[in-house]
Amino acid sequence: MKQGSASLRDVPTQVKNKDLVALRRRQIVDAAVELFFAKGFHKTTTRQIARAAGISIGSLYEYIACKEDILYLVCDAIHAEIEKGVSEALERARAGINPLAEVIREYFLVCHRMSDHILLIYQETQSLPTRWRKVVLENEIRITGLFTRILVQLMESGHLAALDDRALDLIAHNITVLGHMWTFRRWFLANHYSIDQYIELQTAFILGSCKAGSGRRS
Amino acid sequence: MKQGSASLRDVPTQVKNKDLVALRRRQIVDAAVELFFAKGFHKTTTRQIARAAGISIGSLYEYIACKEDILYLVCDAIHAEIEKGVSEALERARAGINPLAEVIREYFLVCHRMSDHILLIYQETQSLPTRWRKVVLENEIRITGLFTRILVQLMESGHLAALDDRALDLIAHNITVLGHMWTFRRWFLANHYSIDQYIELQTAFILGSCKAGSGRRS
DNA sequence: ATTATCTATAGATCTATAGATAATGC
DNA sequence: ATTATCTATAGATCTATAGATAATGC
Repeated sequence: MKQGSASLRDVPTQVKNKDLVALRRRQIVDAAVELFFAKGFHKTTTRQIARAAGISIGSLYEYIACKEDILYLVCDAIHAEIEKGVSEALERARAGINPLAEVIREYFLVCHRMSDHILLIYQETQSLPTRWRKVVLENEIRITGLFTRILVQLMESGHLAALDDRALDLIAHNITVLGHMWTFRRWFLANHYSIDQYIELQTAFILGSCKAGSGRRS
Repeated sequence: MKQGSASLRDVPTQVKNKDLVALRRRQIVDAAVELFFAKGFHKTTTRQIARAAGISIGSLYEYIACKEDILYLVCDAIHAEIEKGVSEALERARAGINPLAEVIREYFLVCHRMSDHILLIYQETQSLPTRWRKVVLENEIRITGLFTRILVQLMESGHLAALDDRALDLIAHNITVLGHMWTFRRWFLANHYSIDQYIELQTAFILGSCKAGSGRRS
């Protein structure tokens, strides 16, 4: 997945040993994620991150060039984790009797599990420099693309009504966002629905709309 | 709508003249909104806000107690504007032949028009102190409640399939969020759909799901 | 007298780096 | 010799307020 050689997508570092860079950056990301959950990016200081990661502030800056680089590393790690979760979920779901319902269930459970992470992406993507933001938004598209692909397969195998490309792609985005909705409206939804109820109702909502006689145009 | 007397919901001020407070705060909010769009809350300084509002930094602090108060004033003003827009939209839509489709169209156009504002709420609500955040989230619920009420009316008048309370309330949230989606995925959606196409496809999606045979339980 | 406004700045940060030190491998 | 790490701090903020000044109304 990741490129071995340095590229535009790579965060600069002064340290030569690649394994060490990977190790320290994991420490940095793990520390930063928790702090960002608790206080947000702007109210977390680089010193706090260094301390929580178990390295000095001087060392921290050997592994990144600026504070925003840490946010990018965090967002990228979160997206990698989400993509992994979604890929596995889709793999499992494919086998079921009602594959689309299974896809939705598995994906929504990933969202439930990674609630804080998804929320962080929504809140802090704006704080990234343009260059990093572009990469993060590409990650977002790639994850939605996983759903598009599944929907195409289901359509071809007759599990799904025939829809044109645009309608199908928008449904992929809707599924993605209705999963996210559980995270960014959780302060309300979790008081009124269990995650199972939420999944059941949203599955009915999405399946209903896919079977309905709309979105079909040549 | 707003209470005349001071309350827990009011931002503290040193200035006695209420009309003057309203006037200056409008200047402050108008200035801050534009700066927040451009740079976000944290990267905007109180001095920049004061300058853009045409008052001194000293005067600014006569009308608020801390920087977060400005963010709250901004969020509250945005919600008031959205609520006004949505209320008017619903009023117009009620008359149409397919009222739910009209409601969706009118609401999505409000989201289109207030794209930056909605995005700001999504990104910066987290930066509010707990007390203000609660008020802002209540505002969000109240706006979704407008849709719930319309849906109940449409159900009673037979324009909509019979749904239980939970299913209906969730559909109101879905409509709300699918409108917001146009703002927070705009970097992708606007490259692939016009707002009219988006409305058409999402309307089909939502109507399809409401007519489908799910969500009905006693 | 009271109210509103301003200038000037205290006080408290925080990011990023310079330069010193320790550890590793030839 | 090279690589990685640390301490100490330069330099640049930024929020919020104190205290002075101008404007208003009795």
